[in-house]
Amino acid sequence: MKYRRIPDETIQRLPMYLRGFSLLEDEKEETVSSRRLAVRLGLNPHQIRKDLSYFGSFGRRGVGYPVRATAQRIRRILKLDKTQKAALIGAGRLGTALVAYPGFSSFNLEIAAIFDKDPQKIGKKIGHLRVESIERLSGLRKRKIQLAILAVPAEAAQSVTEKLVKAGVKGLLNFSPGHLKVPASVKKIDIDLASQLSILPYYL
Amino acid sequence: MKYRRIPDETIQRLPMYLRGFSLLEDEKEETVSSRRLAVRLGLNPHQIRKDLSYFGSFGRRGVGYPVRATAQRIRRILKLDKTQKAALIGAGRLGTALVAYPGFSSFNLEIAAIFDKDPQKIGKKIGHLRVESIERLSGLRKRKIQLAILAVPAEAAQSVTEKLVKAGVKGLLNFSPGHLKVPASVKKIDIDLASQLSILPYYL
DNA sequence: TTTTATTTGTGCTCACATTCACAAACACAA
DNA sequence: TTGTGTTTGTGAATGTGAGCACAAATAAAA
Ligand SMILES: NC(=O)c1ccc[n+]([C@@H]2O[C@H](COP(=O)([O-])OP(=O)(O)OC[C@H]3O[C@@H](n4cnc5c(N)ncnc54)[C@H](O)[C@@H]3O)[C@@H](O)[C@H]2O)c1
Ligand SMILES: NC(=O)c1ccc[n+]([C@@H]2O[C@H](COP(=O)([O-])OP(=O)(O)OC[C@H]3O[C@@H](n4cnc5c(N)ncnc54)[C@H](O)[C@@H]3O)[C@@H](O)[C@H]2O)c1
Repeated sequence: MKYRRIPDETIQRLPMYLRGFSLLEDEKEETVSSRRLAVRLGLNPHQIRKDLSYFGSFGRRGVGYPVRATAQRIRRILKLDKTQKAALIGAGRLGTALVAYPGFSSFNLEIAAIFDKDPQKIGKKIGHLRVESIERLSGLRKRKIQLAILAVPAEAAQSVTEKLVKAGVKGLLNFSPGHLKVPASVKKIDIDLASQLSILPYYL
Repeated sequence: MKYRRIPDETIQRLPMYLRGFSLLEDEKEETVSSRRLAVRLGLNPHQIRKDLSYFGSFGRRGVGYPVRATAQRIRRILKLDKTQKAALIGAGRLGTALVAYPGFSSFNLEIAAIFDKDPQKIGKKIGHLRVESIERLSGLRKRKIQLAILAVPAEAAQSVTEKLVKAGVKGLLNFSPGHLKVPASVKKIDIDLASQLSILPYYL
């Protein structure tokens, strides 16, 4: 395997593959071919093989991919082999829905802190976490939390982001609409739900 | 302007452009250049001009794009010039957060019905809507609702989808993880929040 | 051992989105 | 009217991801 730049698109598909492999792990499958996996995931086998090959040789020709080992290797690549802690900023409607979501744990992701600026909400329990004051964001570095989920109103998003960056956050999942400036050293993913829904009518 | 196939990527950016133009509309701006808009949205002017040019000539050289007219034209393209109704399936944590979200209306999108199968939830009010039984999905066609937001557990997603398709739904925003089979005539957009968050640690 | 059937890994091709470059169109000042 | 400075619209160049084809590797049967 020569060195090749790994496309972002490949990285984005890895969680899908991981979910597939994890499911097969639960089903006690030993191996799976790219073809069978592709059918399950609704994409094509070439893509899966190509994507995985960026990271080396995973499978055995004539056999397929060893389920357990490959799942573990993808976790390793995505740094999901150890639990990753994330902070949630904004204990609003969307935020509380996310905290209650059990689906993150299968990726070894954990929402480990909740922050808000509303005095009414600070101190209240959501799930097994207590909402903390936004003033305490600076403690994130010490608590080794480098990921944050941003679920505050758009007006507050930029200023909160700057506090997060100061607090050492390196990855940001942003739900607020509008453009958010972050330093190049910080990876940001935007999820604009209203925009997504707006696309659908076009295809009617 | 010759006919050219319009890339999906262009369509996906239109809501962003629309949000930009709408904001400028509120600010009573008459015109805006691709450069100024690009700065606001955090992307490059070439892209904006190219994207808009797929749909004809929007602006005036030496001047820029007329804010009001262009906003209206993008709404027209996205079929957002009339209010588009969507049904929400699954009155759970995520679903209720979405119903309460006021941001859809600026795109002329309206959640106009909520369905669930839980008898405990059916009949309850969420916002100004009453949760209906999933059995009543077939009424969607008569009510001219062609869009649906799927916020049910993954196990239920495929069967609910099939009911939606039968009920005449043509666009689907799916929040459940895993692969969903839909006919080619139906446009589906998947939002897998856990996968999105899983990507971040890779870049740490 | 040989043959046949699988299946991976990857160089190559192709398609297509992005970016560039520039002519055409416009405003405005001199 | 002429010149200067903008800005759009678009053909062309560029870059890159997806799809393809096939050799290499493996298993299992003959
Ligand atoms: N609810 C949805 O379904 C939905 C859909 C699409 C987008 N969004 C976006 O997600 C974000 C959150 O939406 P929501 O519906 O949960 O809003 P919300 O108003 O219910 O919650 C926002 C929370 O952020 C807190 N907050 C405000 N300013 C803050 C600050 N400076 N620091 C810390 N906390 C602060 C508020 O106290 C509140 O608890 C918004 O940007 C919204 O546009 C939400
Ligand atoms: N909550 C989150 O933050 C979050 C995050 C990522 C993904 N998701 C996904 O979104 C979906 C919904 O999540 P949630 O947290 O709101 O779940 P939830 O359990 O809170 O709500 C699901 C709702 O769907 C209803 N339902 C179940 N089967 C149904 C059926 N056959 N027909 C109609 N309604 C049915 C249930 O009664 C319930 O009200 C799930 O697929 C989940 O994986 C949610």
